[in-house]
Amino acid sequence: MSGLRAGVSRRRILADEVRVRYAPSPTGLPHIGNIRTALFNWLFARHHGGKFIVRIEDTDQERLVPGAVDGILDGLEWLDIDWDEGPRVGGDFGSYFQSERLPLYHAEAERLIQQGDAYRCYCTRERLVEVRAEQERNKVSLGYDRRCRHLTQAERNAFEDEGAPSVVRFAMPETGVTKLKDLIRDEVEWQNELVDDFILLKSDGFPTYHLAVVTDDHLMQVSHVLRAEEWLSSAPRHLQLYRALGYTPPEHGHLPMILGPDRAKLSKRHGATSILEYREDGFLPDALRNFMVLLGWSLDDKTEVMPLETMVDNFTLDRVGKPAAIFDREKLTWMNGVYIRDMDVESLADALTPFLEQGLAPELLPLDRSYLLTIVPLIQERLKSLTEAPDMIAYFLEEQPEYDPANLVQRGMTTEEALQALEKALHYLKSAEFDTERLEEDMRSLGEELGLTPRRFFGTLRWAATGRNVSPPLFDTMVVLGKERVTARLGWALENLTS
RNA sequence: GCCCCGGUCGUCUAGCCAGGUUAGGACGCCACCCUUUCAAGGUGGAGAUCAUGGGAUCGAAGCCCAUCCGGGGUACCA
Repeated sequence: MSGLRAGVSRRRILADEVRVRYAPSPTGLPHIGNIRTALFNWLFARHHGGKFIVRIEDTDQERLVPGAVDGILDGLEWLDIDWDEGPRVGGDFGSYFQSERLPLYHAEAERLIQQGDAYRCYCTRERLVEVRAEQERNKVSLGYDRRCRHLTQAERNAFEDEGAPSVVRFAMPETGVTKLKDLIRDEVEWQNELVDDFILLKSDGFPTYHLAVVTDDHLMQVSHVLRAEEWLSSAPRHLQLYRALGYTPPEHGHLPMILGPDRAKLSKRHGATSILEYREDGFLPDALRNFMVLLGWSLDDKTEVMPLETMVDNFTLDRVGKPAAIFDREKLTWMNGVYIRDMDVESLADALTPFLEQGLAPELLPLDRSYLLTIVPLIQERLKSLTEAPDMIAYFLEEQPEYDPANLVQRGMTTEEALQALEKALHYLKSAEFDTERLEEDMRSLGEELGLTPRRFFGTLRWAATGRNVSPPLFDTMVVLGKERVTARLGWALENLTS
């Protein structure tokens, strides 16, 4: 396990190099809030020309979810958030899985015990539950009562002799205050006496987050810790650990949280849990990324849609806000539409293809790429999500769309008029040149001859040609469908309306 | 309960640090224009006594204090 000798063999790095990390726990798939933290770290690193590291915090053996690591990494890759060190790419400070760094944590814990900054605790879970219940009854602040901190050597030996399981706890200073100059929240301070003796090493030999994060951030030479606000109350513990270990702590910045519509911490209940679900729901990575960056950061007083380079060039912590944000899916949807409209036809067709192959009836496949390329421009500005495409283009592919012929008779129109309209239009179309301008000009005059408003005349023809009441502009649609399909469908309409 | 953070239109936010015009933009909503439907686009509108109360100041969304509300933490979870 030579990879663990990071403390000895690590490469020297520039003293002022920015090194930030995203340290997800593989207990599930990352949601928007999680990934937003990754995005901010990534932007910070790229803005300062530093390194972005991914480290897997798999110290909770009970909550590990199989496949979560891949889900996390795939999500980052989908969003084009690349990392300089971490799983799949390696790096000089590995392993990037905490479960493979256990000896490192044990060494630190042992050192702290020797120094008197930590101690073994033999309290059973039952006793901890009792202590807690007692504290709640007396309405005093909650936390471990430090019983084992004051054990005599004889008592310790007794526990050890009987093989009692133990954990290692940190001995918090019982007086004084711990201050943090937070990069986003400025000065924050805590009374040490109110922070309890938290656990460093669990009885299964795995470290808690606190020990692992401090050890690794130091060893990996992390310069800035940018994490969600939910970690703010752990900061005094980490700061005290750095102090006891004799390490200079990195800068800290606690990012605003992202809440669900009910203002509560984002969880499985709030719709799309995993970032990958947004991909399945037809969102573009660029749109999602742009939307996320706006949750807690702003470029100026008006710019919202912006390219990645602009984000990188301008991302600074002084423009990150403090208040938590509520995730508004409607605005994401709008932004997705903006990005869809901005794509070139080829790229959009590419992006759409998997959704079409999945959403279209099997008999309509395979797709004819060149035909698809003529359809895409017609639906592009109508699309807000890629998932809407199959339904929007099905009638371009169907032999004969199914619909109730009664629809051919528009409001305020008689059946006779509808028949007339179809007949005349069919007659004309059979010998017409399929050109949008031409068709429109001729059909308008034809409508006038029939004494029908464009709304009614074209409405009838739209039903006949597409089997829908809404479609892209009629003549563009007809041109793409082609004379053969259009005339055949008008013929079908005529027959079915008659009978 | 205790500790910490936060509070500008329904939502995301600019402005706050270095007080000084009608508190700006975006989503959503409404209306109108364009118009062959749906979108897109354009124009306009409603929507914020800047959480509340007090204070210092000629002057406060900005500074100070208190209160209220919201969130987070308070695990052998991260």
